[in-house]
Parts: sequence; structure tokens; C-alpha cells
Amino acid sequence: MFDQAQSLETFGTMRDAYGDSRVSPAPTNKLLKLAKHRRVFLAGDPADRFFEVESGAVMVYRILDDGRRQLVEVVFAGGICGLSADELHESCCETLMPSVLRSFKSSELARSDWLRARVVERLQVQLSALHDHAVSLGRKTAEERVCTLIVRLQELEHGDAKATEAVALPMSRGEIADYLGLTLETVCRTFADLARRKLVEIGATKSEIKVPNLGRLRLAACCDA
Amino acid sequence: MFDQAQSLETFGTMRDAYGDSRVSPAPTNKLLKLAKHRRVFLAGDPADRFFEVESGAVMVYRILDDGRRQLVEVVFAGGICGLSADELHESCCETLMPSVLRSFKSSELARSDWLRARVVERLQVQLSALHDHAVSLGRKTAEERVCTLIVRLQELEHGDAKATEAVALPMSRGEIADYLGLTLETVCRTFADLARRKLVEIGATKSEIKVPNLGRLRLAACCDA
DNA sequence: CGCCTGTTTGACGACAGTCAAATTAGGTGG
DNA sequence: CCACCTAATTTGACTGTCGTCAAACAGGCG
Repeated sequence: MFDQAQSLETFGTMRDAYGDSRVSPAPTNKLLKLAKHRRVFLAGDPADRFFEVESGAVMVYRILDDGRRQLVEVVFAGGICGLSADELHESCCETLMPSVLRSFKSSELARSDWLRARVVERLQVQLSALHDHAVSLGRKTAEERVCTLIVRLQELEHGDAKATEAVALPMSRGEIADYLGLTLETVCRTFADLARRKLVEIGATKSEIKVPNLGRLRLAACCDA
Repeated sequence: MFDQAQSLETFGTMRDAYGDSRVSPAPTNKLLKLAKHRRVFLAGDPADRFFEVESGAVMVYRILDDGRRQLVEVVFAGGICGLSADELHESCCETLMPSVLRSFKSSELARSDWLRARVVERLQVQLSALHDHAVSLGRKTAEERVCTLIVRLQELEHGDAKATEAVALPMSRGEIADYLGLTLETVCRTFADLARRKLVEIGATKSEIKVPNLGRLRLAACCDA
């Protein structure tokens, strides 16, 4: 299930991290430290554990028989992945960068009220993000999708600060394409176009871009009223 | 917030429906009986209530400034809609057919452990459905999307029975288009094509179709392994 | 320096969108 | 029950955005 070469360590219980002493101290959760591009789980694996991203980011994706891939979620710190309504995972999950995940037994969800409360809260946020994403995938043009992603990453990194700091893209062109329902080539062309029109500036390292004017980018992203 | 002409009635508390006596009997939830195409809430409305679909079905959608619409969820009996991470709804919600909704105060979620447990369970199911939908929107062709929808509706209505009974489409061509990220015309053409190739049979009333061979349709839907 | 991987650019084609018109269904009133 | 009106669906012709195939280019590392 996990990659062989990953480092995996067991830390203290939730109590340590959250200072909540109502929670049972059983060793039902542990921290996983994973390098970049490490598998967390694969479709078909038993879904007996789920994960909270403590730091870093993971992508959750599905692959069709003929190889087409769609990233269904990109989960950053605070987010949850690996919860399944089924006994088995229907998606795959992989780190986008070095990350720390807290692993929970799925069965714990039935026992711990505290955990349920936390999960409900998070799922609401992620549900809303999935709604946004559905709008992008279903109704936005290539350019709008790319701009939407950049705006989201910009807000994630710099809060709502209007600062014109560089945004670090946590994904390759191919991963962006699979997230946005486009091809690698279209993503490249779109970036080039945005740069030509000064909506973004692409750094030397292609995974760092600057946003000279966030307002204009937001407009190009067609952010819904 | 609600349509003016709707019938709205208050029934007993959850206790009646679920036989759970731990729950506070406060009048925090009530049943709404809505006709077809009635608004449940609009984007921008205060999200102080959420809903469980008791019977019927609703669609949750977002509209971009220029009028493009995307249905982000179609929720059938048992499903939940109107939960928001924000103070305000970001989506609109409308019945697809005569429906009964149970309304809950959002604040109740913080108080009732029972309600949280129920919501967690449902959100997992809907999260998974949204993942499926993202794959459709991002990576499937028009024909695959339409077939995927029909297969899902077929399973919803007839369980997994292999029966060749008619499937009732709960949505118009335009609504299907907005759900699948296509245009009305493309949906029509795709139906026509599927009928020509005997993958479906379209009834006199265009909202009822038969599936002669579910296996073949599933194949055409490109259901992931 | 040379290989490998990721990115960029170009030429061309196809799937789905747009615009427009014809046809059908559904609902209302005579 | 039928005529009529409106809304929904269907079909057609054409266009455009994005996908496909292919090749050039850049960067990291042994």
C-alpha cells in the first residue's frame, strides 16, 4: 500500500497535537512523513484508514481504463483525503511535495465524536471546493481554468494580501492539465499566452510565477459573482 | 428565500421519523413540500439552514456572470444539500420534481452529535459522487458523459437489477446539458446517436428511455475499472 | 559533456459549440 | 375534442477551441 522507501513514523496521539483530552489515547493515528510523489493509497486498496494533511499537499486522482487521468482533488494542509463510502478506495492519492500526513483508522470515525466534528467541518470546505471545480471543468475555457487555479493558489499562499509575491506552483504542467481537464500542451500554451498579455510572469524555474495584477487575473478567471 | 407559492408545513421532530429519542425535540427541523422547479435557496442567501431530501430530487447549481450555468450536484432521496462552509450559500438549489425536504438549522450541527454522524456518512457518499462527476466533466467525451448519467439513473431506480425497465429522466435536455458540461444541442444529438445504435430506446415522452443492454451502455460510459 | 525528463512551440484535425430553422410536445381555451 | 400558442426538442450547416502528433528546446545530474 505505501511506497517501500517512504519514511514512516509513529508519533504521539491526537492529544499532543490538539490538546483534547477527551479523545481516546489509543494508537489509532500516526504521522507519516512522505517525500515528493509518494503513493498514499491506490484505487482498490482497503479504505481502512484516512488522512489529514498536516503539511505539504497531496493529489487525489482517478484513472480510466485507457489511461486518461483526472485529479479530483488537490488537498493542502488541513484537508482530508482517503475517506471512502465504500470498503475500498475508488481513487489514488499521492503527495505533490514532501508532506506530513496524520493517519486515522476509518473505524475511529464511528467512535470519536470529536473526530466526526472535525471531519464534518473539513468536508464542508472540500465539498465547496469540488463545486467550484465542477464549474471550472464543466463551463470554463482553458484560460479561465488556468487563471482560476492561479488565483486559488495565490490566495492559499498569501491569504488575501494584495502582495505581488511569487506563487509557487506545486504541480507540473502535466498535473495541472490532469487537474483542469486539459492537455499538457494546452496548459503550456495558455501560460505562454497569459505571460504574453502580462497577466502573469513566469519565473526562471517554471514552477514559480508572479501575478502583477490580481484583480485582472481574477477577472480572467471569471470568478462567479 | 423560498418561493412564495410553495406549500410549507411543519411536522414532528426527528424523533418521529427516526425513533431517536436522544435528539432535542426543539422545532429546529421541519418538512417542506415543494412542487417541481421550486427554489430551495439562492446563491447569496444566508446559509442558516440545510436540507435532507426525503423524497424527490433537487439540483444544486452555480451561475457565472455571463449566464453560463453548471449543475454541481443532483441530490436524490437521502442526500443533503445546502450545507455551506460559509455564512452565505454559494450555489442555488431547486427541485427537479415534486419533493419533500427536511430542513435543519445549520447551528444544530454544532449541537447534535447524532446529526453530525448522519451528515458525515452522507457527505462521504456525495464526495465520492462529486469525484465521479469530476472525471466525467474533465476527461469523458459527450457520449461517455451521457451514458454515465443514464447508467447512474438506471442503478438508482432499479437497484442493480438487470431488468430492462424504463428509466425516467428527472431532468430536461437543457438541465442534462448543464449537468454534464455540454450544450443542449450536443445532448440531443448524443441521445439520437445512442438510439440509432440501439444503446437506448427513447420513449414517446422524451423523458423516459429504455436500456436494452446495460452492459453495453456501461462500456460506452467508460466506467472506470 | 551527454542523457533523461519536463517544457515549449508548430501544424493539423476533430469534437463539441454556435447560430438558425424545423419539428414536436404540452397546455389553454373555445 | 380540437385549434392554437408556447416551450422544448431535434436537426442542419458552419466555426472554433482544444486535442493529437511531432519535433525542438531547456534544465538537472551523473
